[in-house]
Amino acid sequence: MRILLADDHDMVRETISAYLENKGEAEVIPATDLSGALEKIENDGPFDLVLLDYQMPGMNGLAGLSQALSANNGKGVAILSGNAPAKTAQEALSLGAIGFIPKTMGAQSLLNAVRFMAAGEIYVPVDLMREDANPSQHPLAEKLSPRELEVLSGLCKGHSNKEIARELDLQEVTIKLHVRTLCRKLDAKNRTQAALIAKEAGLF
Amino acid sequence: MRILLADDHDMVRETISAYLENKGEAEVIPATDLSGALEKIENDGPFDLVLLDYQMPGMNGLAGLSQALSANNGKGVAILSGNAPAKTAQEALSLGAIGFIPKTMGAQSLLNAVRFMAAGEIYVPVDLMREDANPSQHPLAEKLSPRELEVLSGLCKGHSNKEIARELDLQEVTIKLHVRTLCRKLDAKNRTQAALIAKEAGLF
DNA sequence: TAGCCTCCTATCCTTACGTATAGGTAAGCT
DNA sequence: AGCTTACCTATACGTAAGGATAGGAGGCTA
Repeated sequence: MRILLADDHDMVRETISAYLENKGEAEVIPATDLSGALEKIENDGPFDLVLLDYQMPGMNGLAGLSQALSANNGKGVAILSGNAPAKTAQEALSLGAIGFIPKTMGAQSLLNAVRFMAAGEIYVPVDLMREDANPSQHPLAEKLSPRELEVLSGLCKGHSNKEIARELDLQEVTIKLHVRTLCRKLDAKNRTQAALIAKEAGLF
Repeated sequence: MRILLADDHDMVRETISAYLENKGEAEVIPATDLSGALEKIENDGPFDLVLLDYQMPGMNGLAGLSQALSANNGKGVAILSGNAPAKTAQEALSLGAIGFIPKTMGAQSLLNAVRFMAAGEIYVPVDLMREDANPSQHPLAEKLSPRELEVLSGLCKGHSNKEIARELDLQEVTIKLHVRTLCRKLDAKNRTQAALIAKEAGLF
């Protein structure tokens, strides 16, 4: 079983590596960032499993996942994440990831998950999928309508009204309206503050 | 050598644990948060070394460090940190920590540091102390001029150009110029993205 | 001294944002 | 039926933001 493990924290990477090699009889190839990982995938052929840290230089959200997937023949790539937002797991899977592993998971569970994924099975912790069922997890989110949340999401990506309008297939004026009500509800003076407040609160 | 390792990420804690026990002939007692750690210190007597994750439930910045220090007879407590801001290391030491370990450090180096600290010696990576000399601790901040940082600070509060101009006693046009160069340097499309990127990077 | 960099200012112009006002649809409640 | 709420659209206007270009003052340095 050949595994590529990419994480910028040497300590984390090396100890997980050692653990997998001892207990999992796996060969672990290390990488410290996305470009390093892509390079190793190119040179050392496809791996049984590629584990990518979610917050790592070059990852750029889930953009790095797509790159790794195409490099590894479109399969066998999973995301490792520290603070595991359920929605991201969902997105990772829909992009083609074979798994999503929060670091809050135990080492033994990681081992099982790795065996699972290396065998081609998709693995995600159950509680992450459960959270996804009721998306009204956040106190701030409850004050906002679904549409407003969509618009807020755009704001948090720094998109313009026009861009958000295109994404949601609405008119620009409509977006302006939503932005205005958002600013009122979030007690923000403008879109930038609204975005910062939403980020601060942990939405998105 | 008895070590208490407190980290809320099971995976990280367990694999580091395993590593230290295998290679370091240490006995590692785990804890998942600060209160758990304090409890174990109370019950299982003082440890040769206590390792506390910096971002962990209950830590509350370095407040948790002080608590752990007083529980462990005022010594033998070190901080483990993911993204290691040099300034924090400095503060931790002045509070009485026996070490500051960034997770970007290799596993073997951790082992050495642990032996060092368990023997009562203070350990901090050299590069962290060097950085402390020049207060431009942040990688992103180095690319920006002092003025640009001031403007960026205003951006991160959601202020308008006019407001920032008043705060810094400059003309509004000048702020626009700085905002534009900031967007270029931060690779942002507009002020909102610039603010988000700065926040994300931990500036402000 | 000439050249470079940072910082500041200035005009001019286009686009984006924010606000107001007004009206329409659909769903759900009383 | 009347009411509320969420949602979408429209017109219009003033302001903010973003971009281009040009130039000056001061500091640093080859």
